[in-house]
Amino acid sequence: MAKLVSKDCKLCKDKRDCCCMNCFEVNQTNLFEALSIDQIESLILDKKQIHYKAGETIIKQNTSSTHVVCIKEGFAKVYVEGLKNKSLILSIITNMDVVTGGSMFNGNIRNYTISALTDVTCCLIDSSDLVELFSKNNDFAIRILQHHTKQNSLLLNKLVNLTQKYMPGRVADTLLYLKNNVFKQNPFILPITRQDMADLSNMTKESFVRILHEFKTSEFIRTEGHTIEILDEEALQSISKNG
Amino acid sequence: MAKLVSKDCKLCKDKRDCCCMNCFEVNQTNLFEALSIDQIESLILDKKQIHYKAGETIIKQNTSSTHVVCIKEGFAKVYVEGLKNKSLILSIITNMDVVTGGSMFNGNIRNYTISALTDVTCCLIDSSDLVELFSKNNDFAIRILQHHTKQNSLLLNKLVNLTQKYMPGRVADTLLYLKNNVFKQNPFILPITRQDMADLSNMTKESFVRILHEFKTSEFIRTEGHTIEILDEEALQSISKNG
DNA sequence: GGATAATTGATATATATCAATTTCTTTATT
DNA sequence: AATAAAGAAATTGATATATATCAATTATCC
Repeated sequence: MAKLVSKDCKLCKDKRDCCCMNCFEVNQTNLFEALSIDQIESLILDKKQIHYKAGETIIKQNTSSTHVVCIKEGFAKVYVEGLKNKSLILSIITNMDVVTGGSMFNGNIRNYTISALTDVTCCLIDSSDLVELFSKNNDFAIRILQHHTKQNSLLLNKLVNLTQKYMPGRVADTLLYLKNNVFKQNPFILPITRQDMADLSNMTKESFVRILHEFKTSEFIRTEGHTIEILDEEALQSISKNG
Repeated sequence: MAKLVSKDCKLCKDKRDCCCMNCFEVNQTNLFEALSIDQIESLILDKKQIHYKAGETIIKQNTSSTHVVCIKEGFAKVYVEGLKNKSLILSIITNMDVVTGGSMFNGNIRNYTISALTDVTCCLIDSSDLVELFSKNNDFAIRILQHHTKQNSLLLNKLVNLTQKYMPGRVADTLLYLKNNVFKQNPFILPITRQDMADLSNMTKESFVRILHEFKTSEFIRTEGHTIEILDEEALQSISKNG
């Protein structure tokens, strides 16, 4: 099984003009861990890294595309362009996060948009290459299925959280998500706007700001511009569970 | 490729005490279409059909189970037991609908409950058998992945509909879903309560009833007890799209 | 210095909650 | 089998509340 660390790769790190096997650092999903070195090499043969500037669209909803996106550097948001010009942000991705098309095996029409929040470097892998490996390596196929079922669970969870919690619970969820799942450090600096945070929480930016203010006066959090520090995680957890 | 029609099977149809290969009628999902006759036989070897009475729980949320449920007869609801005793119904299943665990390849803890709305006859297939076939038959593996990605798209759609539409739009969605996806006939007789319909639409039963009443006076629908007839599908479609 | 984002306030509205009544379904009883 | 009794489900009304909308002000960033 491949175990590679991208730090060791000068080409990718310094020049940023290729996508070599070292891109597939061992990460949360372990999606590529089941691949042999040869298979990883075949996957990334001739692949180029792509650079996006902050604000650029990487994948556009309702568009046909066969690419699996693997973020190498920077932050991007995955969101649904819903009704009445409202956006619903599903996740903030970074590092070695992989987004396999929600419809990778179903006509390839994407049902979400991915856009860069900061400058982003990422690999675009053609999903037909994945399907080929999928046939050859059963462990890898199971990894992909696991990845999808995990995605499914997250969606189900989001469905309940967004439909059955009051605003304070949803804001607490968003704050905890950002701290524990995206930035993984405590005072964290947001590359996203209040509007984005509201879109993560399914509410208007005004409502989001008001609740953020309450959390501040209750000393659950401390904010300074785009920096947020969570002071009382217990309290937020409890508000999240509320009702 | 197997193409079997369950009507032809006396054992299953009359005695209802086995689960033979004919159970896997060609259906919407075509999940089993990629299997050879031999493979289907191996899958259902020694399997028994199970009978549930209306109200019984088939699969319980937060419980470990390795079964894939395949409904042979009757109606069941798939729902999440959410916060504050609220339920969110994800789908009404019937016929040859197959529910592969949202976590089939991820620890097997179910994140939804399935319970019988009417008396239900169904097959429970052990997912380890599926995984084995999964390795042997790549087409089948792809079918399963397609099934999952389709599930994913449906969830995403539900997420947007439930969070970004007003109540009339959600009620219209529920009515159209019942007519076109579940019962597939126009005056249809509901095996579910108003509470269930409300749980499908993410609102209280009182709110649901009020909007149903409005639709009735607008002559979009006609209701008589548990029978509902959709008179103006165009109108409902338009309300569904609203905003 | 002009645009964009963030905040605050006042108000409107969608939706839930609570309570009461009516209808329907199930169970029990003679 | 018929009917009464009990329970559950459906409906309707009055009210409370969560949340959005609109408008104005202040802060922040190229």
